[in-house]
Amino acid sequence: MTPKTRRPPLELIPHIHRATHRIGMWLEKNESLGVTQAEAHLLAHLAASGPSTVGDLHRSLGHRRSTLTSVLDRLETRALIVRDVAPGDRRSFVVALTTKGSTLAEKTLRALTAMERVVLRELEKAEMLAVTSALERIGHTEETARGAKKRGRPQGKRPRA
Amino acid sequence: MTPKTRRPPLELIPHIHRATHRIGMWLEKNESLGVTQAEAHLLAHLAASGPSTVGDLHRSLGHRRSTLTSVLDRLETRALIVRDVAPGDRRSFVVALTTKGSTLAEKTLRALTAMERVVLRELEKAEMLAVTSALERIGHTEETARGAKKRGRPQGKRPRA
DNA sequence: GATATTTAGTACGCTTTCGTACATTCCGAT
DNA sequence: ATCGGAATGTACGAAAGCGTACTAAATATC
Repeated sequence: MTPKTRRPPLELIPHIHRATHRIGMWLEKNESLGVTQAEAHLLAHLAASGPSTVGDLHRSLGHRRSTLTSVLDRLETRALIVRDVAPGDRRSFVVALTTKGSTLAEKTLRALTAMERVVLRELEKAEMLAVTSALERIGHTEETARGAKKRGRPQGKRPRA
Repeated sequence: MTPKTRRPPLELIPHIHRATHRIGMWLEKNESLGVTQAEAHLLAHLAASGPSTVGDLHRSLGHRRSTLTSVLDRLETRALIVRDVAPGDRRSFVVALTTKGSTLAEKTLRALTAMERVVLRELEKAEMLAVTSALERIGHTEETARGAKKRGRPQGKRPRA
C-alpha cells in the first residue's frame, strides 16, 4: 500500500540531468584535456562554429553573460582564446581560438564527438529527431532570463548521529 | 569556403545542455517556488520516491556527496526535510520530507510534471523510449567518479576596448 | 574476536557560477 | 544632432558545487 513510489515520477527531466552530469564527469576523467565542462563546451563550440561574440556564446551555451566573462577570462589567461573588438560594433567582442586553443578545441571536439557516436550509432534518424526536438521543447521561455529570488542564508551545524 | 561551420558540429550534447539550463531557468522564474534547481530536483525525488538515504540521492541525482550535504543542510535549515539515523545502519541518514517540505515538494513536482507533459504529449511512446535510452547511454562510466586534475589560477585584468 | 578494508556522510577550503550594478555603444524618434 | 532606451560586456560580491581529508560505523579477513 505504501511502496516506494507515491506519485508518478518524472520520466524525462531526471534523465536529462543525469546525462549532463555524466558528460561532465566523462570530460574530466576520460581525457587529460585539462578543461572543465564549461570550458570544453565553449571550445567545442568555437571549433565547430568559428569565432563568435560573447552574446552568441550566451545564446548557444546557455550560460549567464557574467559567467561567460569568467570562463573567457580563464581561457584568455591560458592563451587559448583571444578577444577582439567586433568590426562594426564596438560594444561586442569577437572571441576566437588561438592556435594553441584550436589544437585543444579539436581534441575536445573529437572527444565529445566520439561520445556521441556511441549513442547515435544505434539510433534511427527519426528517433534522433525525436530526441533533439524533445530536448528543444523543454522549458522554452524567453531566451534571456532575468531576476530571480534568493533566500536562505544557511551554513550551520553539521549533524552527526 | 570558410562558412560558419568548420567541423561537423555536435548533434546531441549541446541540446542536452541547453535543455538543462532551461529547466533551471524555468524553475527559478515561472513559479515562486523559492527553490534552486538542485533543491527542486531533490524535493521532487523525495516526493516521488519517498524517504531516501544520502547515498540514494547521490546515485539518483548525480550530485557529489559533499554537494548533497550542503543542499540538505539548506533544506534542513528551512525545515523542509529531516535527517534521521537509518534503522539498521547507523552510518546512514534517512532523508524525509517534513509536512512543510512535502507541500512544497508536491508543488515542485507538479511544476516539473507540467513541463514534461507539454513535451510528452507530442511524443509517441517509441520515440520516448529512444529519448530516454539515448540519454541513459550518454557517458556511462562508473557511477562514482573520483579524482580529477585542476589547474589554472586566473583572475586578472578585465579587458575593455 | 581483533584488525584491516570498505562504506556513509560530513567539514573545510577553493573554484566556478551567478545576480546586480554599471560603463559603453548602438539605434530609433524627433 | 541629440536624447532616451536597448543591447553588449564587465566588475564585484555572494552563493553553489566540488575535491580532499577525516570520522564513524559496517563488513571482511585472519
